[in-house]
Amino acid sequence: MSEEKNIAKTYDPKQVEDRLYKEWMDKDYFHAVVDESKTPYTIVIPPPNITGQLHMGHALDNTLQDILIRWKRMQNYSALWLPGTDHASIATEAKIVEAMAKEGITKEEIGREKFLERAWDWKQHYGGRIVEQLKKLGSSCDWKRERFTMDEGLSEAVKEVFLRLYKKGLIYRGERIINWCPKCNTSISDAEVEYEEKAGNFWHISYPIKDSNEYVVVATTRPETMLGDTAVAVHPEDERYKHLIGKMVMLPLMNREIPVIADEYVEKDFGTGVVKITPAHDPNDFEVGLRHNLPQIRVMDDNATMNEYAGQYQGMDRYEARKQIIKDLENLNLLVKIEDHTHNVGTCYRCSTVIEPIISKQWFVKMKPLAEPAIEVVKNGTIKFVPERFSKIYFNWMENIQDWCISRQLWWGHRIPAYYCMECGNMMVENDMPDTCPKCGSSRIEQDPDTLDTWFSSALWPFSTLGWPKDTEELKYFYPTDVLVTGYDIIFFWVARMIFSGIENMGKEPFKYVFIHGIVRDAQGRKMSKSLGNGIDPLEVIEQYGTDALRFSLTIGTSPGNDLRFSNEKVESSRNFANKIWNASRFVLMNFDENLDFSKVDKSKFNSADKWILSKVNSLTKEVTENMEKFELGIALQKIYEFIWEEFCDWYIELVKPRLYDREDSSRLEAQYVLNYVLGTAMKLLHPYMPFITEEIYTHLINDDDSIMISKWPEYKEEYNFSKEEEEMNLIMSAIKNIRNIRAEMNVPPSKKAKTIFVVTKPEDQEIIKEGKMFFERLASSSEVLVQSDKANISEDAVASMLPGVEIYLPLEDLIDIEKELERLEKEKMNLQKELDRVNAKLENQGFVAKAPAKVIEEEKAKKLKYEQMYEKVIDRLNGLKK
RNA sequence: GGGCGCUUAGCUCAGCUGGGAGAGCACCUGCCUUACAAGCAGGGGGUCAUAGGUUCGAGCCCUAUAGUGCCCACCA
Repeated sequence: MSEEKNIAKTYDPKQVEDRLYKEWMDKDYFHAVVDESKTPYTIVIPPPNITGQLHMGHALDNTLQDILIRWKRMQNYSALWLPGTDHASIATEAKIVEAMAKEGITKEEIGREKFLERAWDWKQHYGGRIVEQLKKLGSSCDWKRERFTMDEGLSEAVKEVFLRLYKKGLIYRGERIINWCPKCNTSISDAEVEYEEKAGNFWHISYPIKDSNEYVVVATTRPETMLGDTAVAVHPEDERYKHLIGKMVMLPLMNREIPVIADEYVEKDFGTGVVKITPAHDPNDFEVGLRHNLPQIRVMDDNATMNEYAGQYQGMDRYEARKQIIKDLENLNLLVKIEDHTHNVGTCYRCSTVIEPIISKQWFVKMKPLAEPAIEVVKNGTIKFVPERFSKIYFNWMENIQDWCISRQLWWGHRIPAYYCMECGNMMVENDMPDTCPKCGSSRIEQDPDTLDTWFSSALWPFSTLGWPKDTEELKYFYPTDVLVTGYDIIFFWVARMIFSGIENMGKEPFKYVFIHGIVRDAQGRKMSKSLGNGIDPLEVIEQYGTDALRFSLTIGTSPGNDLRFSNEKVESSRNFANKIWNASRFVLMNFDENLDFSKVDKSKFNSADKWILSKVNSLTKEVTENMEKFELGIALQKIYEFIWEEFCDWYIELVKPRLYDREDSSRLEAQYVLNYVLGTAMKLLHPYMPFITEEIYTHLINDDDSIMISKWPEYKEEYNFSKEEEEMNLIMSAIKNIRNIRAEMNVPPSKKAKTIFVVTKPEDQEIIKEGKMFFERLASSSEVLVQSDKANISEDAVASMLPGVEIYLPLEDLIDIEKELERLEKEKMNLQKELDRVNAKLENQGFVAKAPAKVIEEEKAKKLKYEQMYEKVIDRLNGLKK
């Protein structure tokens, strides 16, 4: 905006954004330091996956964080937004395996070391992509502190936590039923299983009782698991089967003898009341098996093909085996019936493959002791969810939590710091690999091949990124962080785990607020997804409309925790707003003279319009700040929008024009001062939402700041509280609106000026109107305004507008249409009558008068008076015209 | 089976602690008024899902119902 005289009529984000971002970076504005003279304010970014590409979810999440951090930075906090990325073990490993498959190689062929080399290469190559994209969004992250979940420091933190928890007995290794993803070839945690309702079958299968003609019928949805059955269970009180308890049945197809046991777990009324027990392939059966000392027979390999314990079905895929087993049972006449049955099937959240519950030796975190204090900090308000209702979801999960399976059969990730002696089998959990086994002295020691769940390291993010386990200055100063901003879909994976990890390792909660947002949907309300192909690329939106427009669209009219729809129309109107600001600023700057000297401003020269807008921007400041403190960003932005467009542009700029155009005007300098002040203040309030355009404008306004980014957040000023002038302006503005309204309804073209407008009002109000004379002349298309106390010289056929205490007459001469005017007045009369009826009904209501607060009653009384006066005038006017 | 949302103008959504229903887009009318036609001025349009209840007063609080969406849960 250097040559004010020929600035483009439309705002071009491309001329601005990259340049300003680079400037901010060069000037180090994003960098937050330990500064005891300031209060810290910290946000840690939800680290995007290195495999990720910026999508609308990121755009929303990071826009909200940037709004908060920019705001706090302007409020003089030492505001740290700590960025970084996540190694995303499953997702990344899958990508690399996929890439290798194209070259025709597998990870087993090249081995762990070579594979990890490739993975790091991949990270070097693509890991920075999402970071660059975040920069396009205007994110004011402290890039000097960028971290990665697998960098040295964080890996140290991971190891430290593992050792601590292990020593406390909170991490253990054991054989349990875990969720196995046959495609990703790894175990996954309960949280990583997504249940999908699928149409399936209920197969009723006959199991013959040994040495008897009797048989029991079991019902199953997964017949292939029967190969691993080690018992059949009935309810102990079930009269139908009581006599069979203790007997043996012949497991069909396998011809293995298995016992009939009694267990309360069985529900008499469901299915046939007889349950096959497969301890190695079902979590409930596993528990039953433990109670009854049953063997565990695992009949599937890790890739979900039947193994050597599956007899003749060995080598078949699990579904192939299922088909064959059904066929074989049918041939043996053991298949009693097939029912349709829809049930929830667990699938892998990464690849959607149906997971297989399988018994496996894995590492677990014991959750109960960790969950308790984590529940407490939310219960007692140390951590607050915004909106509050999400704490219920959190409680529900935490209170019913199961142990967390943290080992993964992957290579990309933090390797579990457990070592095994190959001689004596001794297990050692240590920082580094021991040279010799303390038990047998052997040096044949190998590290556990598994890695940790990605979420294990992200759980430590709020403190590991600040240097923990080292006792750094940053950690002391910036921890606990202030707000965590994230979507509700990630509460279990991440938020909950950060909370207990923070308490356990730091002795303190990791953040004070969890600010939850919804997900961004497409224009039809569908979730944006790759498979649907309905995703809108934020970078394309930025390219087409600019970053500020994108950020505005994602924030305006939204409320915490609720989903929002994204549409082109919305970005367009956002873009239009940016343009509006641009042009308003262009106007302001065009009307600044060289060497403006605001030290010469005489504040006593402020007129009612000046005071009105100063007062308005003053209360805007207060309200916006209050809204932001409550995380009501959508409301705050809405208010800023309305202020800029309606109050500043539509009214103040129009009101101020005559003073600017007349270079001799005695309060021209004051007008320029107010324009500069109000626009500057509005830009500051808007800056967190639309960082680029506000900076571009602010730096061209007159102020002592090098950047709006580091300017001071506006504060409420008592000296700019002008309630009297606000009322006066309201009167003038409604008078102008009325005149415009009349002219429009009378179809008077704007070019046709009214010669004279007569304003009839009480002597004590005449000053106000006189001051507003030029407003009428300009904004109500008239060439002269006469203010008087009576109707002298006003022609009978003038059109009138009645306001409380003010009558306005427009002599429209030959343009007047008496019929039309009568019609209009009748309509007005009716409206007033309606209002009067309502007010009267209220005031006549004894209950209202007796119980409503005095203030409300006073307001109603004032309204009544106002309407009565207006009504009378309208009646007078009607009578006059009808003569 | 539990839990949580949502239902407000044709469309997409705001509406903070209960005190005269709002915005954007769309629509209608008139305007290239020297910041802006991505604009200006004016206008139409809503028994706030339904039924009860609390209250002087309910879009907002309570109860039920319907529709809709999401989350959680081991019924084989």
